[in-house]
Amino acid sequence: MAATLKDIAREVGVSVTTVSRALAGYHDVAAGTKERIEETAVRLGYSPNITARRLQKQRTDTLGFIMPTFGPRFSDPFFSEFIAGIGNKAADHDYDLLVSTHAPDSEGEWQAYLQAARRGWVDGLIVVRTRENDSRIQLLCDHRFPFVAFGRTSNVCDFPYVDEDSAAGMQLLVQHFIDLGHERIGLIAPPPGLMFGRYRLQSFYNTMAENNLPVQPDWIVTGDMTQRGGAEAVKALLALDPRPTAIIGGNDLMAIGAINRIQQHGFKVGVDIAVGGFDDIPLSAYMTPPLTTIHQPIYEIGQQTCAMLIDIVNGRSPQNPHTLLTPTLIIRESSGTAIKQPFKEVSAFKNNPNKLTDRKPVNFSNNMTQ
Amino acid sequence: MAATLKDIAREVGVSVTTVSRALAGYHDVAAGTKERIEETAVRLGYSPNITARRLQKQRTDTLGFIMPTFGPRFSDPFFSEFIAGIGNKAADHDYDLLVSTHAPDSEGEWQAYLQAARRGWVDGLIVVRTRENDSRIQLLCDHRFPFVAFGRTSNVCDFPYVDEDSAAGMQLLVQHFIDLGHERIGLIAPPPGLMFGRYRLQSFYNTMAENNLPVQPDWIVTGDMTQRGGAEAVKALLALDPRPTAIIGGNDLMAIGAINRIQQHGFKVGVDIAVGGFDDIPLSAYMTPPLTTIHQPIYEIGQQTCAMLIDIVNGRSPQNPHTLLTPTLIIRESSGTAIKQPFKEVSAFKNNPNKLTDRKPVNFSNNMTQ
DNA sequence: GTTGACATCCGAAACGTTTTGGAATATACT
DNA sequence: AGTATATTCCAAAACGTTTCGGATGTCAAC
Repeated sequence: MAATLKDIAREVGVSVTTVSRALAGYHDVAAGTKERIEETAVRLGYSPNITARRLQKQRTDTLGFIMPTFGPRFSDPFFSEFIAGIGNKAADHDYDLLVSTHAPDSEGEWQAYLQAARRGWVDGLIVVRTRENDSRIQLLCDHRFPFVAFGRTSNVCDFPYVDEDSAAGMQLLVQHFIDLGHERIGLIAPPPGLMFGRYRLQSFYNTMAENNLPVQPDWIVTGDMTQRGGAEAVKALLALDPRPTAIIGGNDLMAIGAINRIQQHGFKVGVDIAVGGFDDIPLSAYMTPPLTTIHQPIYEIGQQTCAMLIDIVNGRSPQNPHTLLTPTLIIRESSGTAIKQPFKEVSAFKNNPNKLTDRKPVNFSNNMTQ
Repeated sequence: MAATLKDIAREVGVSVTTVSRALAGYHDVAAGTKERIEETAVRLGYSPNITARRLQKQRTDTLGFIMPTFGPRFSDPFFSEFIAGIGNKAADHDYDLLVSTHAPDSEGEWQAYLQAARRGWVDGLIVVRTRENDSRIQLLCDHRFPFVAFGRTSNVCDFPYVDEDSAAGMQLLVQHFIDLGHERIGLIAPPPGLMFGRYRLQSFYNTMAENNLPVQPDWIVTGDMTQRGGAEAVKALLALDPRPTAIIGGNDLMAIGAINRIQQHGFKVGVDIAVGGFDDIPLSAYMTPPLTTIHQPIYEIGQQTCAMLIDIVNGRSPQNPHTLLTPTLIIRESSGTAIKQPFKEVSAFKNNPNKLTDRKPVNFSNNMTQ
């Protein structure tokens, strides 16, 4: 149906080679012939067969993204923004984006990575929501398959990644609450196994310790990253006596769920109980009260991840294969104002972002690495 | 690097043809040879080169989805859920999903559709957010390229689609408010040009008219489908005198933005002003107050759209190429309770869902069709 | 001993492109 | 006239798969 090089060649009266080279812009074809070829090409509505080209060039010009979808009713604003980021960057460089959806840690997901690692499906892969001792990353490392991760992991192999400094973010948030006078701070932690959850949890402990504040085990509950999970998890926190005066959601979705439940219990968020989130999804600014949170530039992270991957599949080594982005604290009303004591002057440390960028990675104790 | 049929053939001592046929399960290869071939295949870690297979079979086994992304900070929960729906269904049928991101109505978007229509890139396309007189759909129709749309359009050509009966949804919502005693109802309409926005707007007018309620032009404002847009747009509504007693957001995101702004003005949503949304995104249940809205089963719509497309690219004609889904009203607290007059008994009409399913398409006046 | 049926295998073409390594012709320089 | 140099073109191979149309051999039936 569609016109091929052969069609043009027959029409113009030259060889397929010449047509190919004319269209590719080589300089060994006469101006006149080139013109006739080009004219015929548009007249016949020629467009190259990408599959044939791929077979010949032995590369797909396609990047893969295996999306971890949790359950059928899956709706996480993170993903639409992230896909927009990688998709646009990929398009800039004439790459296609192949998206595959699988439940995390499922058989199907594993098969998808296996297939990808055997080559020929995509040129490179983007991995998100890294897990502790991530078998996907191990597989790709073992096969030396090109990929870039959004997030680090505890695996030993060295690989390129873009990540947000979750520990620094959590420190900003916890310190913010402490500076406001809070001493009993609850945390709705991301599920164990998720790497960024580990950083956030550990940094929560660290920051409390740095401020000489004890942490009751009861103050830490786990949620499943959805607003529903946040609403469920916060119940245990509200039942405590004494109750935490501030609650941090492991992500914005859980914080929003928590706010909902807290308000249902008749408390005023930002007055009776302070709440903070993590991610700064666009909706967080439109909650009542607006949510204090840690900003993550998801779109840019998607772009950087994709750009790095494109470098790698083209054999260029990326300028910064271990990119760590410094998060910023967005203070809104949900964290309220100072309690029990006058509002303290923010410390010099908090006002110096470099201090935060340069901070060494949190050193996990061995029993946590298991 | 990766093993090919030729490698196996050389190893086993048979022809490429035999290897191919053995692996494909043909019955004209001896049991013994087949066994040796299979053993060698796994030993060499053979996996077929998809590109070569595609070239030979002249089909890509890939479906395309060109995602209309609005601006860099793009985050719409609709898309992650929709992609999960089509992605999972596609995977069930061994199809890949190629995702491309482009700003709606941009040059890049048009190029992407052009490229797709010329064949060879993907076997079929999924089109969302249909527009009035949609040039994308016209293009695909003209080229007889296989596609399924989520949403209808005003184009003359006949094409397969899945859509939600937005008009029925809006009627449910408006009637709900009217039954509660509201007479001045404001609407934050989706931007003109979006097809579902047109249905919703028209149905708003129709339902008001059916109830003999006048509509002031001031009561209709337009928003850009984001929470930000909703917050902006509602300002004009709040400045009105007399103010509308109920406000409907053209989608949940705008309704949430509106709620935020309304509360900032010191009004109590669900008491001073009733608010309704459209879509029932997961977050809507966790607003304060929870949002009354029209449920759209996005995930299922994605699945149905994809299933229909797979039928089509395989030459099967889908059982119901014009699927219209009946929406349901989810009543939550944001719409409040009856005002000014006792809560009326719900009419027989409202209680009979079939009545709604069977309702004829709204008849647009000609001057609107332009 | 011919015939036909069956089981098992394979050569070659095809899908549409790119690229290698010249070939043919014309032009310029000694 | 002979040699070098450009210019313009192309045949053929290659990428890895599937499939068409036999080819070969074996065995039973006539």
